[in-house]
Amino acid sequence: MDSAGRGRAAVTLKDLAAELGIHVSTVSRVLHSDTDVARGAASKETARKVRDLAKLRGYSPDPQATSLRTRRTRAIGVIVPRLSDIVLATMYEGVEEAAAESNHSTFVMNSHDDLDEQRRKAEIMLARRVDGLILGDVHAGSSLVDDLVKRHVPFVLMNRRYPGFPSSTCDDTAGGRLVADHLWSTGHRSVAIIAGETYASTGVDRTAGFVERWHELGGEMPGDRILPSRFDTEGGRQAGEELLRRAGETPTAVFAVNDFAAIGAMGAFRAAGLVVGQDLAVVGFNDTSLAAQLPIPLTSVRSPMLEIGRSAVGMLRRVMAGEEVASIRHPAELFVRESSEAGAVGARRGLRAG
Amino acid sequence: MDSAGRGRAAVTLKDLAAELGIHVSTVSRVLHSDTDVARGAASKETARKVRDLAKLRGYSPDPQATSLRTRRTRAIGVIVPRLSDIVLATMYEGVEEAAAESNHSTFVMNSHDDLDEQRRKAEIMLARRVDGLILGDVHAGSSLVDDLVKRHVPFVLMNRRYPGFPSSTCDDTAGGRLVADHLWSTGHRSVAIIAGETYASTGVDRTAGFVERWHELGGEMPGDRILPSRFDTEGGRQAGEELLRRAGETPTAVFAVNDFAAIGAMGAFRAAGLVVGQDLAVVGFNDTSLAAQLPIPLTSVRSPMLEIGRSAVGMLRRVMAGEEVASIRHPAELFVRESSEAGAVGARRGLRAG
DNA sequence: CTGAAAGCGCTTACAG
DNA sequence: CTGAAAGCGCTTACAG
Repeated sequence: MDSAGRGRAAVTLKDLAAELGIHVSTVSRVLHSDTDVARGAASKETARKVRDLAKLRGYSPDPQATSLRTRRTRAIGVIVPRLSDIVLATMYEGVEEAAAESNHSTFVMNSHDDLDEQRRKAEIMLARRVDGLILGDVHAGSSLVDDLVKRHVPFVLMNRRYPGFPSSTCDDTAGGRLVADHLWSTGHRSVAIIAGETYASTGVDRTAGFVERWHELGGEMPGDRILPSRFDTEGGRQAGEELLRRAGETPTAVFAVNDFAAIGAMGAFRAAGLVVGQDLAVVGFNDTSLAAQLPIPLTSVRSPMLEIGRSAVGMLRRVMAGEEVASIRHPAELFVRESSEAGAVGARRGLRAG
Repeated sequence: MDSAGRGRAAVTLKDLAAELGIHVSTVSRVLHSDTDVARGAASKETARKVRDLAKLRGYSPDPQATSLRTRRTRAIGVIVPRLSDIVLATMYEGVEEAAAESNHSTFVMNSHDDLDEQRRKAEIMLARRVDGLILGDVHAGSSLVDDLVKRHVPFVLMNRRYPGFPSSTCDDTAGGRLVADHLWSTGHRSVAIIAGETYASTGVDRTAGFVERWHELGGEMPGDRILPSRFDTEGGRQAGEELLRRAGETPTAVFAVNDFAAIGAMGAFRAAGLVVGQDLAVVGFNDTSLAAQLPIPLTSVRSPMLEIGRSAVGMLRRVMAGEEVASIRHPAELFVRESSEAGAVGARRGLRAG
């Protein structure tokens, strides 16, 4: 802990100037010259004295005063559906890290995936005069992004994409294709998808990627095998139950577009007496820390969540600098585990036995 | 979206004053008088005109300028071990809600439970001139809290307590006692505890509460049955494996001081061929959203995480106002589920059969 | 009831 | 190389 003496009043430029008997503008200039020599700002000796004293007194510039002058706050606003979703929390960790590295602070707020709340939280951020916004919760067809553009607010999208705006996401389409390849090659032909919320590009793209590849492989994917769902465990359980309730052949494999939904579905299947990994394959998405540690380890597609958050910051900095930036889709990787290891043969046998 | 015109420059008091042909101080006074009549600030009519125009132009005061004058930022700093821990993320949701209600903004940072990082993050928050700090990651014996007191920084503790400083926590001791009662009354006599990190009061108190009550009931609790652990699934799995590896009688029940550790332990037990809920009872803590939805639903002690976060803000506001505040321990509640339903008789039978 | 001034802490041309 | 001034947007006694 520095001797920053923050008790009542922090050290100011004026304090330093008075103690050295020089003008505050000189102190300011020195502290802003990056070169050691302080070229143009002050004599070498003055510069040294200023820096030494600043350090000794634990000087740290008042960010409010600086902002008022420079009209920039070095603060970034981040809006996510909910931080209690580990996926978004991890992306935010990446945001925090990268923002700190470029000396930016971050405000985060939860929008609970509600359109009104998204707007409300964005307004709060803008009232705080953040320099830019990272939106992790964009909905398909939302008009918020257009309004932000009209108001010249610098922003980027994270986690979910929206055509026409820069975003940092996982390559969800490719991830969906990986799952299709895996299930097809292990012999499955009858599959279902727990597809997530229809307003989220993550679920939509993962589903589309799967279906696209499945068709290329010659598979069939009837529309009623694609179930929209909430993204949490409860949503996965409901979709899993719905799947079992339906007439007709039970699928031998289920692809849930995120790990939490997959876990909920596993619960539903188990409650119905099915053994996941034997009677039925289940695959999730994101490869959260839980997946590998579950009682029945879950096959999942890893999305580089930290990296997605980090890149979002990098992109936002360029947008704030007035540059055009292209969207990034981070590569996805499949991790096969026990929940889908038996393959369709085992699954069929299991179903007959059950 | 208001007509807040944020494009390049936001509307200022000066703009409003100019348009109305009055002085900015009058505008400021009106906008600060809470009563409709603006008693003392301006005539009724002037007040009305000011307010109407402010609304029309979407005026929102510049927080940096306000802070510079008032020397308060209305910003709160929150430090947590990691937001990807759903427990802390949920507490933070409570913090965000309560802070927004009192018109405060919040910065959050992850310290990864590292002492240096805690200090570093606290310094960043203070350099940002937050009005107060909420620490969700205090370590037993940490000197950081003392340093903050010396520097007159208003702060409160959340999640973990530290004797002598105000904290908003779950009544972890009582929670531990609930688990002891439950396991004892279902016939268990041989139990083990996966106790979490020794620097965290949560794990320590939950363990102490359990042991205290266990002794009251006449139970025995050898020291080697208490295993420190990390708080995540991986830590729970390691502790679970360690437990099985040991010589001597395997316990019929295991209390893990948080849900994630419990899930990891369940994985280890299952890998060893044990069926949780039949061969062995497992109990967790926090009752995160996952617990009830797991393939084998997990018995857990519910801690009111949102409320813990909300109270932390209320306490901090009072500390910032110079009041003395007492710590709050929020009541805990036990939810019994399949993971511990069979009781010791079932557990013993299961063990013999296996 | 309203105006005018001072000042929060900083930055940045502009002189000299 | 260094000083002096202006001003970012606001609040708050102080006059009148």
